[in-house]
Formats: sequence, C-alpha cells, structure tokens
Amino acid sequence: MPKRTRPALSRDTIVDTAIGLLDASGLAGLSMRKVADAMGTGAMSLYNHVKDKDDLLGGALESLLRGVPQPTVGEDWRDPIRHVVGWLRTTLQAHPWACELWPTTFPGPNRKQLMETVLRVLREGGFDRVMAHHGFHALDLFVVGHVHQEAAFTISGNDPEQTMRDFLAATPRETYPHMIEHVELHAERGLDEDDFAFLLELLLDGLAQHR
Amino acid sequence: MPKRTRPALSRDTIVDTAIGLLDASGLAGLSMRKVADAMGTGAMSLYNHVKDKDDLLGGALESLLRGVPQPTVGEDWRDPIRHVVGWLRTTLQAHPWACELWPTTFPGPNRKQLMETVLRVLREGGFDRVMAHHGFHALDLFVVGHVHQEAAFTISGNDPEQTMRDFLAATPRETYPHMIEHVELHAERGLDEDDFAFLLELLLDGLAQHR
DNA sequence: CAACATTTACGTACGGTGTACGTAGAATCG
DNA sequence: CGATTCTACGTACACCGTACGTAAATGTTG
Repeated sequence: MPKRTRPALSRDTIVDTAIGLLDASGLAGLSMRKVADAMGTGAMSLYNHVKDKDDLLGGALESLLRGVPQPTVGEDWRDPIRHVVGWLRTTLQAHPWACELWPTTFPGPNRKQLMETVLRVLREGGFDRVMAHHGFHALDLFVVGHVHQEAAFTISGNDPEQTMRDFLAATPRETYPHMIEHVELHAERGLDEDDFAFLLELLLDGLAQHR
Repeated sequence: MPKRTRPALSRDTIVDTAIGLLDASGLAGLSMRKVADAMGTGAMSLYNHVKDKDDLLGGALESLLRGVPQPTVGEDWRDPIRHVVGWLRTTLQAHPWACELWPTTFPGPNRKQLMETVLRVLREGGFDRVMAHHGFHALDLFVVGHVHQEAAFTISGNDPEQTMRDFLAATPRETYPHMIEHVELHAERGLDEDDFAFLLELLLDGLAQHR
C-alpha cells in the first residue's frame, strides 16, 4: 500500500517540470493541470508552492538565468559584452518561450544580476551613465528580439520551408520585388548567424563612438 | 417588433470593434464572447466572417497598418527611413497589443507593403542586398522591441511610479549599484524619447558606414 | 409572385483553462 | 500522547475557443 510518505513537491521541482513542458510544447501549451499531471499530483497542490501561474512562469524564466557569466573586466569592454550577450542568446535559443515572457516579467535576482553585469561592464569600460543606459537597452532589445523572431519563424508553421514556399506563392514578385529578394536571402544558409553577429558588431561600433 | 433586418455584421466591423476592445483591455482581455457582446450578437455568429481567433487578431494587426507611408525617395535614404519608422512607432504606441502579435503573425498585404517600402528605400539608397537585409531586421527589431518594452513597463503594474518604488525597495544598492543608477535614470523625464531617437540615429549611422 | 438555394445568426454543448475554497491526513512540536 | 501546522487533494465556478445543428432571412431562378 503506497502510504505516500511526503512526496518531493517543492517550488524547485515544480519549476523544473514546468520548464520541461515549456521546452516541449511552448508557452501556450502549458497549463497548471499539465504540470500537475506530469508530477503525478493534482493541479491545486501546486498552489502550496507557487502563488499563481504568473509566479510559476516567472520562476521558470528566473531559473534559466542561473549561471549568468560575470566576466572580469579587462581593458576592453567589447569581449565581456560579446560573452554575456552570446550566453544569453544561446540560453534563449534553447528555451524560446522565455522571449515571450521577457518583456512582461518582473526581474528576479538572476535577471537583476544579468543587468547589473552588463551595466557594470559598460560603466567600467568608460561609458557615462546615459550611454550605459542606452547601450544596455540596445543590447537587451536586440538579443531578445532577434531570438524571438528567429524562433517564431521556425516554430509557428512546423515546416519552415513549406511556410516560405506558401509565402512566396502568396506575394507576387511584381508588387513586392524587394520583399521577395529579402525572403530569398533568408533561404541562404547561415544568414541568421551572420545577421546576429553583424548587427551586434554594428551596435558595439556605434556605442564605441560615444564613449 | 424588431424583425431584425440584416444587421451590420461584417469582417470589417468585427475587426474594428475588436480593435476597440484590444485598446481598452489588452490582448489577454479579449475574447470572442466579448467581441460578440459588444456587437449585440452571439459569439458563434462571428465565425461566419472570421476563420478563428487568430484570424481576427491578424486582421486587427493588418488593419492598423492601413496608411503605411510611401515616402518618395530623394537622394537621402535617412529621412524616408526616419519617417516610416516614426510612423510605425506612433502606430504601435497607440495599440501596444500589436507588439505582442508582431512576431507570430503572418504578414498580410499592409505589412508586406511596409516591409517592401523599407527595403526599397534602403536598396534605392545605395545598399546592397545583404545590407538591406540587415538594415531591415535591425529597424524592425528595434522599433517593435522598444515600443513593446515601453508599454510593458507602464501597463503591467497600473502605476509605474509605484512599480518603480517597489523595485527600488527590493533591490539593495550595495549589490546592484549600476542597476539602481539605471532605474533612477528612467525616472528622468523624456528619457524614453531620447533613448529611441538616440538609438535610431546610432543604427542609421552604423548602417551608413556599410553602404 | 412562387419555389428553391444560399447565406447568416443563433443556441447548445464539449473539453479545456486558472484558481477559490473546504477537508482530511500526515508531519512536527510541546 | 495531544495539539498544531502544513500539505495534498477534490470539488466547483466562471470563463475560454469553437464544433455542430437549426431556423430564419436573403438572393436567385422559374
């Protein structure tokens, strides 16, 4: 008879299984009942460890940001920034649902740490308060937005190639010549990588001129 | 006796009332039943004019993008870009829910027209295919992301000042000195405007160097 | 005008959602 | 041991998107 000694139900385990489901089914596919089912319990039991669904989602996002790098600041600020930005990008790419949560979620300690690190690198790199402000926002918008867009395109329709073919069929070349050119460019391999790297350098160069 | 001659129920009127509700209550606050109630009809009647909720939302976003400016391209590409970007920004600011729809919505004719215009201005301004590609993405990410972030901050907690006070109370100055500095900068009037304008010029300057 | 075909509005119903609330049992403490 | 506190669980409610059937109004043809 499973007398059911105290089972392992805690905020951390709940958040972890939520992350697993989110990775598998996306933000829209998550429900409290599904999380509970995955843990072999009832939906309402979760509420002993989690305030509400928003709290759970916030916890999931926070949990991703464990291990934010804290680069030692040398003479150059660029490499540390590239490092943190790259880390954030790969993290978000592994959990695209985090991009949707990003703008509306109240920052927890890990995200605060991330912000603090970026701002510190910029300030110690020689930028004044206002420029560090601008720089932080630019980098934040850019990374999250880029991953978000990338993910949205490859996920929405399950087959990106079919999506592109439909799109090309639905937009006549005569009326949208430059758009067609643009979409065709997207088909070339590795352009998203190029795009990210190029725009990041463009941003860094632009910032460097206002130091 | 209201024999109820054919009432004015059409895709356009449905989309219009949906936009009104979205402006009032945000994306999460919209439901088919509320749209129907606002029109004095039943929820299912809407489905004669709209495929499903996604279709309705897509139609709402499309409808916002009526009247995308088509600047005549002179010798300078910067002013036309500033014009289109500014127009998009004010449009999105008036309907912040559109930012949430932006990444996942399949482009309709108006949005295609917008993309075509930006790309055309860049190409005719002297950029090659790849640079026009990069430029378009940079501008797109930047405008939508900026408005989105701006809106998320002022909407999530109804009172932004209270939100900021709570935030400051929850983050000790000793551990997050640069973050505090950053948040305090946000309190200064008009910084969001400055931020947008500054980063836009930074982007334009950066692009100009790769023409 | 009559008869038919088509479109539209409407009601009901189903499976899903977040979560408020009450209860019962297990764990811990005096 | 008795008392207290915490946790899991079930039920219930108000909503959600929308599949489906029906009836009425409109448009078309004879």
